[in-house]
This record gives sequence, C-alpha cells and structure tokens, in this order.
Amino acid sequence: MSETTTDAGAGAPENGPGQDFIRDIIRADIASGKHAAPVTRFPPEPNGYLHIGHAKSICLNFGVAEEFGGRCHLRFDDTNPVKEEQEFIDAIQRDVHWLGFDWGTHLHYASDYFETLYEWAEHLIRTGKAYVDDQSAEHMRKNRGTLTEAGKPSPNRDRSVEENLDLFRRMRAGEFPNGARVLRAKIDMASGNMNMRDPTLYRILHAHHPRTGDAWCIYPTYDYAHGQSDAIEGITHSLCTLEFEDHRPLYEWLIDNLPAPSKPRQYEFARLNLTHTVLSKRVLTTLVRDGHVGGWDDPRMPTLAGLQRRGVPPEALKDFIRRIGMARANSLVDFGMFEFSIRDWLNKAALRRMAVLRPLKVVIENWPEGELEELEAVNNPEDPEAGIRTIRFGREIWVEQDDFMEDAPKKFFRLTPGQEVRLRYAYYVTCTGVVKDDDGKVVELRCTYDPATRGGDSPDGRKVRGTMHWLSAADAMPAEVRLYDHLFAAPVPGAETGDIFDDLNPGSLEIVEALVEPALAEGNDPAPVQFERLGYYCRDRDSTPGKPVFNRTVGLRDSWAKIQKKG
RNA sequence: UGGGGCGUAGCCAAGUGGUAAGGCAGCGGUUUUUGGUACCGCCAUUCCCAGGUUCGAAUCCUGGCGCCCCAGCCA
Repeated sequence: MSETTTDAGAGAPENGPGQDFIRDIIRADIASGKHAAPVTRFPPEPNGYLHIGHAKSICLNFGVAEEFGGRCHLRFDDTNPVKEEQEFIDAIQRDVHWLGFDWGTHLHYASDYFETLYEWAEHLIRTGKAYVDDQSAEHMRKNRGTLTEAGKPSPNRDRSVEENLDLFRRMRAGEFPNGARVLRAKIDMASGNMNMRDPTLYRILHAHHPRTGDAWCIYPTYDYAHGQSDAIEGITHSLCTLEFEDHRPLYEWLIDNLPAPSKPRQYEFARLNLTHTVLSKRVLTTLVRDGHVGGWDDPRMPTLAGLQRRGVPPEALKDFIRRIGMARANSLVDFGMFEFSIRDWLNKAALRRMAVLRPLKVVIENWPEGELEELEAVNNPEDPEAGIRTIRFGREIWVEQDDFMEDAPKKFFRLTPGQEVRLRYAYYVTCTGVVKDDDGKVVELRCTYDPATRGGDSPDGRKVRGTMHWLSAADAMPAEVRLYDHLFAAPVPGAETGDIFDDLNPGSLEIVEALVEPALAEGNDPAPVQFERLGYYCRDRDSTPGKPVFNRTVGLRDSWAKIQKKG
C-alpha cells in the first residue's frame, strides 16, 4: 500500500520559489562547493513517542537529504538513561518508517560515542578548558548569576589539570554518588548567554542505560554529546528548533576546542504549534502514565502512532508539513489546515462505502415483500480504477435519522413527507407516511419508489435536490463507530487553573451502534474508507470478527451545517 | 543598555531596492447520483509603528512598540 505514489498535491512546492531558508542555505553550500551533498540527522531522545511536531523535523531532515542527494541519519540522543526506554526506541523507528523515510545503514546512538566523548573530555581537561566542580546543584545555580548579573566563578575553577583528571577518572570509576560532582567547560561566567557560563558536560548518574547497561555511571549532557555526535557522523547541517539557538555558540565552542573530525553547522527553525492540540511531551507522557488515554497510540493522541490508528495517511501528514512551510517565526497553525490535507488525500484514495450511523427504518410500500435487487455502486468517483461493487435494494431499508424531518425548512432537500429524493444508486422515493411510537417519536417511514428510476436516474429528466445514503435491512451489519472530536489534549479556551488536566478539554468521544455494508464487517483491512456523506473512517484493531469497530478519521466539509446556522 | 530571535491578510507563508506569490479559512458562482469533490471569481493601495535615504522601500538607515527563548547535573 505504500507503493501508492500519486502524491497528493505533488508538483510545485507549496511555499516559496526557494521553498525555505534552510534549502536556500543548502543550495548555496552545494553551489559554493562547501558540501557535495547534505548529511542531516533526525535526533530524537527515546523518552516518548513521536508526535506531529516531530513530523516537521523528520520531513525536513529526511526531505532535504532526499532532495539534494544526501543522506539522513536516525540518531537516538540517549544521554539520559533515567528517562529512556527500549520501547520508545522501537516505536520511533516504526513511526519514521510509517512516514515513509529510511535511514539505511545509518542508525546511530549517541551512546555509541560514549568512549570517544569521554576521551575528548579528558582532552578538554588537559588543555585547561574543563574542570571538575564539587559544588552542589543549588550552589551552582546560585553562582550562575541571573539574566542581568554575571555569575561567580566556582571555587574549583582553577584546579590543576592533574587533580581534574584524577577526579574525573574517579567519577567514571563510580567513586562518587549522584550529584556529587560534575565536569564543566571553562568558558565565561559573565557571558550574557547563560549557556556559556561554564556549562555542565558530564554528570554522575548511577542508572541502567537501555543500551550500555551499567557500563557507565557518568553521562554526557545534551550540549556536550550532540554537536560531537554530529561531527563524528559527518553531519553537514544540524537542524533543530529555535529554543536551541542560544546553544549554538556553545555548540561551536566545543567543536572548535576538540579534535572533531568535521565541522557541522547548526541551523534553527520554528517548532510546530497546532490549535486544539498539545504537543508537550510532558503532558502526553502524563496522559499515558495516568491512564487518561488508552496508550501512546490512542486515536485521540497527537502522536504518529495515534494518527496512524486514527486513519491519517502518512502522505497527508507529509503534505500538511509541506504546506505549512519552514520559517523562523513562531506560529500557531490552524488545525483546519491539517484536516484539509487529510481530506485532500483521502478523497482521492479512500473507497466509498455505505453506512448509517443512526438508523431509521424505511418501508418501500410498493416494493414486493421479500424481494431483493442487485444494483451497481462505484467505489470511488475520483478514481475510475477503483471499480464498482454490487449492493442490494429491498422493501426494508435503513436511512440516517438526520435525513428525515417531518416539518422541514425550505432548503431541506432530504426526506420529508411528499418530497421526492434519490437513494443513491437505487431509486427515487417519496415519503408517504410516518409511524410514531407512543411518545410521538418517529420510528419508521413509509415510502413509495418509482420503478422507472432504477440506478438513480429518471427517464423523464426530472431532478431531485437530495441524494441520500442507505442500507438494505437484509444486508446491513452492525458496527461500532467511534466519533472523536479533536485530539485529546485540546486546551480549554481561557482556562488556566494551574492543573494541566483542568485546562484540557478531553474532547468528545461518542460511541454509536451503527450499520455498515456487509463487506465492511469482514476482514481486517485498516485502510480508511469514506462512509458516503458521513466522512472518513478506518477500522480499528479493537474489531472482532463480525463486529467491526471504526474510528472517524475526519468529517466531510458540511455546508448543510452552515445553511442551518444562517437560518 | 543581560543575551538571542521574530513581527507580511482571520491562520500559515513567499518576497532580500523596481511597484505585495501561493495555500488554509471566508464569500459569490458553475458542474455534480455525496449539501462531498472539481472548476471559476472575490478576498493586503500595503508589509508592527514613526521618521529618514532613494526617481523608487516590505526590503536600506535611525528610533520606538510588541511577542518568543535562555538562569537543568532535561533534551
């Protein structure tokens, strides 16, 4: 299925002639001969699942490598064993593949470089550029100064090379408890850039690492490990988000003061923010940990695993990323843009099927009892190759409750007493009567059909305004349909209680007992389908034989809702 | 006068001295056996503000204003 290559919206790039500033930089670097081709990397920390925000980085890094004939590495930034797990390492690889990208032989881990990193740290000590600090974390914080005041040098700042080396080796040997000492770079305690005030390079962490096990009890920090890993791998363009901008001087200082085999450059872009969607790993982790959702791949989660289960095609996500562009300005993208990309792709790709969410029985009074007729229905009007299927029509059928109104307004084109409508692919029918229960609730409709309109066309050329979906009662199969609103972590407008869960709208999850075409009750094909006039749905893995479960991926644009609003 | 970054339509976003691309949303229309899709049209005399340079400024200069990031032994 991943061989479907009719990229939605493929062709002209969505934004800009140059597309974006990063591609401009790479183009210039190639033109000047600085690099033959870009080497990039996607460097997640394996402490959670990937979400839509990561998709932006993935598409940028892998996309740019593809476009300019370079390569992109997948590198796990596994420098903090207390937060990292093998489950996340596996999930991240699955999700990047799901998006359609491949790192080939370049699967790397920062932990692969622990030994080199350690040797380079000793090099820094020997050249007088790093020292072991015994101050407590609190003491270090106090001495770091503030945003407007310079920091004070640590009392340990001028230790001898010999003493530093000895202490650092004993740190590695496990002689000290967590937090007892750190290795710091000796840069500038008065720098306006807080990252340059003697940043920590190594900390003591007696923790089990998912890959190196108990081999180490000191671990490099992000700042120390990241740039060096880039240099070791020959990364040319190290692309990250804006909040790391202040780290760039440190990134460069380290590479300049170490025997690094190459000199990568860091460039920053704005991270993705989406309306109605929280992309904070802290919040998402809490949602999972405390059981507010079924797991990282709960269909309400903005994770790639959740989107996948929700039926979002990877191509739609990539199309969305392409459309929003890449810039340095902070932005908040309207969720509607994402929905557009999903619909745009699904409209071309998804097969059409009939389903009725809230069934209302209709009896065709002039149709012979017990007789069924076969009719042809197209599988996808956007794609003739998708072919046709056979459906059956009979005396008793189901229609959508919303498609009937006893006292209908002028612009209501669906079923109402006396108004002729088309049952798609079947016949024109006219409502002749209504059956109600004791409470006055409509429980059944009586209609007559016009035998001359078989297939849905009238020989005399008369038109109907409404075309409805339906299911023959003889064939309809039960199904559970889950109607999700937005993603789970939707901030409540204006709320700010301090408790993240009070400030989050859990989103609506409505479960309805629906009816679907018989073919949908069989098999386990997760490919999204369009329930005619109802939106896009995909089969969930919770389905059991004979009782499919569907998640709503996204609804259709609904102009009837607009008409109603206007009155 | 701490450092760094960013301000182009309701939302994204091109444009880097030659007279404001494109997309989403919205509005109007055509087609339509999905109130879907597709298609057509409309939608910034102006680019945060104020001065200045220039024949010409969103682009250059000066001064303001606004927003974001940084004081983890997280990444």
